[in-house]
Order: sequence, then C-alpha cells, then structure tokens
Amino acid sequence: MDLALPYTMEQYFVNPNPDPNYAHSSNLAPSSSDFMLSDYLILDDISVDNQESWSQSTESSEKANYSHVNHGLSYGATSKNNNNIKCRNVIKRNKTEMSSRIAFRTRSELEIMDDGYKWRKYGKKSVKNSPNLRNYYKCSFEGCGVKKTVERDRDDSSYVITTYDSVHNHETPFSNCYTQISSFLNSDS
DNA sequence: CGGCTTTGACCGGCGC
DNA sequence: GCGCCGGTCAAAGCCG
Repeated sequence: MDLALPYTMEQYFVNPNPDPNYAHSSNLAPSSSDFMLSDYLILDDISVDNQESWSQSTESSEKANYSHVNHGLSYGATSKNNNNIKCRNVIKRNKTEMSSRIAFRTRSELEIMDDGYKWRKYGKKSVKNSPNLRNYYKCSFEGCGVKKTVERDRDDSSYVITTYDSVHNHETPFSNCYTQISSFLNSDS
C-alpha cells in the first residue's frame, strides 16, 4: 500500500500558484479570470454520491462545471486504520483575491490528527444542522496564517471532516519524523 | 510562568 | 433594518 501522509497530501493538492493555467488535473481547464474551481478527490472506497453530506460549501453549479477526479492515491492519517479519506480541493479566485482550501474526511475515532504541524485552538462553535461542534485551529508557526477547522460528519460521526485554509509558508517541524514513519509504513505493507 | 484550551462576547456577511 | 449564522477575539483558567 502506498501510504502518504496528510501534510504531503496538502502540498500535493493545494495550489499556491496564482497562475490561472495551473491545474493539478488535466481535466481542469479554467477559461476565465474570475472563476471558482472545485474538484472532489475520492479516495479508497468512498463514493461520490454522498459528497453533499459532508461538504457544506458544495454547489451544484461547481459540480456541473468540473469533473470529479480520482488521483488513484490513498492516504493515511496518524494510524494505519485511518486511511478512508475523501478529499476535496477548492481553489477560489476572483478579481481581487485568491484563497486555497482543502477539506478531507477521515474515518477516525480521534478528532485531532497529527499532520506534522503545530496548531493552536482558538475557537469552538456549534453549527446549524449539525449536532457536533466545530473546532477552529491556527498554525502556531510565527507568521504562518494557515487555519483549519475540525468537525465530525453530521451524518456519520465516525468520520472527521478537516478543512485547511491557505497554505503553510514553512516546512513542517516534524518532516523528518514523518519521512521516517512513512518509510516504516510503506515497508510494512 | 509560559503556552494552551475554554468559552462567552463580538463582528461581519448574508438573506429576508 | 433586523436576525441568523459562521468565524474570530480575548479574558480566564488549566496544566506541565
């Protein structure tokens, strides 16, 4: 099993490149300078059909304009048992700004997954239509404005939905550690 | 004592 | 304009 790690996934899927011609899939061909681009990365055996159940910002028009992409990759979280992940990447652009957001859903009993970065919790809220609380985190690295939210899937509490906002401007402080762990997991499969 | 979490208050966007 | 809602702030408390 080719098991990568969450921080690697973020580096792979989030687009820090403002070039409008950028696409991490050949299926994506933006034609306007003012567009919203979304794609859904379905990993392992999670179907496309239930994506509405976990993605609050999903819009039907987005799905109609851009095809779903399966990169044929699978990822683990902090445990080899946590490798059912559905991933969604959203690259939003308009005339004045660009932001990158990635969300993925993980089957996990733990809400806090070690992705190699150091996070500081700054808020917790209950959200409408969900019995679960949403937790808000900021990257603790000085000058890094990356945020993430963590909440349990409102339809299946065995899943955790993690949304990353923006891109780290620094290396993970534990990259060496993760490299070693990844090597260990690969050799164990 | 420093860093972190908790939690109520506050703010801004959006729909009606 | 008003109320709802999601996101953020900041003071207080906790913990190593």
